[in-house]
Amino acid sequence: MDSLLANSNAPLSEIRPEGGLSALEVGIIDLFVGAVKMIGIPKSVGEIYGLLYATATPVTLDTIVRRLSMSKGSASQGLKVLKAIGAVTSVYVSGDRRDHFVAEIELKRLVAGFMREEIKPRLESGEQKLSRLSDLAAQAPEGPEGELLRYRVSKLGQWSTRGREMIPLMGGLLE
Amino acid sequence: MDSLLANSNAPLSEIRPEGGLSALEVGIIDLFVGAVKMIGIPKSVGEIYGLLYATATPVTLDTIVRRLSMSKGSASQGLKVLKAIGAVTSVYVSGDRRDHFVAEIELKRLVAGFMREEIKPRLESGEQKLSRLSDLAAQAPEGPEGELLRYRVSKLGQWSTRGREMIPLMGGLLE
DNA sequence: CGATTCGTTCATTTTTTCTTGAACAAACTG
DNA sequence: CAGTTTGTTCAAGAAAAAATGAACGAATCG
Repeated sequence: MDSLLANSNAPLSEIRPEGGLSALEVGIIDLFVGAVKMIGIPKSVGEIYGLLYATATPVTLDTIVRRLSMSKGSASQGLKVLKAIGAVTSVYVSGDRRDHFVAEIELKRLVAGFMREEIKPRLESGEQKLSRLSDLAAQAPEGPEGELLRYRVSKLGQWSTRGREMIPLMGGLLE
Repeated sequence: MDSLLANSNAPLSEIRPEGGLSALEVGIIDLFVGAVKMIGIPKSVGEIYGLLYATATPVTLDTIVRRLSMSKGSASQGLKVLKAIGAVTSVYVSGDRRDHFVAEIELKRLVAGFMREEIKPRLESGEQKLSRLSDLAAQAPEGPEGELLRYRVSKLGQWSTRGREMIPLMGGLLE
């Protein structure tokens, strides 16, 4: 992130004539980088979203590459993730065959997309594992240890249910 | 994890000299490993919690090391994290000066501890960054671009507020 | 006391994850 | 069409995160 800092009073050597970012842009991008790291998404994805969030006009892939000094591969990959979540949309710009991207800025949609793409699949895999555990627990031997295991596995089922119930409620709170 | 699989049909109450884990234990541990990875916590931490969750009696550090085939350093470090979150408690066992640990199994407390230790600090750091951004945005030049930036930075403030409001509500839902 | 056990710390190694860049295919262009 | 632009993929390299284990201090024991 430091490498992208562009400051109008900085020594000449630190000024980036091409694709330099203002302090405000850097700050916004930095905020999103922190946010995506928190939810286990690569920082390049946060950088891309941050740039789009801070830009008034639709942005092309090569602009992302240039302004963020990032490889074309990372930019393409990052956009793929963001598109899947629904955090960016591509818009048509007449007279230019390149894709142009804009940031989705409705929090509710961002959260919904993240839930659908990143959380739901893992939750489902966990539930599958859990159902296999229930079978194993049922076969566990008699006695206090077996009872404890059966009880705790059933408890896990409750947790899973609670978690599942919470997701739609969160959506409601973000209206 | 495969390497830990052992004698799946042995009675669970029987003491396992080699520290092998039953299929059920392995399954429970695997489930927690998946869960902690999802929230960005090292898998060794999930293994430890899973072992404690599946064990009826208080467990010592060296038992963790032996049964999970994990280094003493990792076990100590993992327990530190779990204690901070409040996911494990140490209990006194008479006639043994070693620490003994048990798993906290109330979901609400686990979530509260995780929020307090892992989420809250990052949220606060984000809010600090955001307040600095507000200043920068205020100084941004006149014109449509400046207006957009001001609007979007203020929007971020709304997101932050929403997020903050949701945390206590989640606690309520987990009663 | 010295010896021993227990648990922590932290420099190093290992593993995992992310980024890069070159090769490629698809879609345009003249 | 041949050449160009645009964007994707994926093997390999770079970076980040986690695990290890040796060194250490503190507590307990004989």
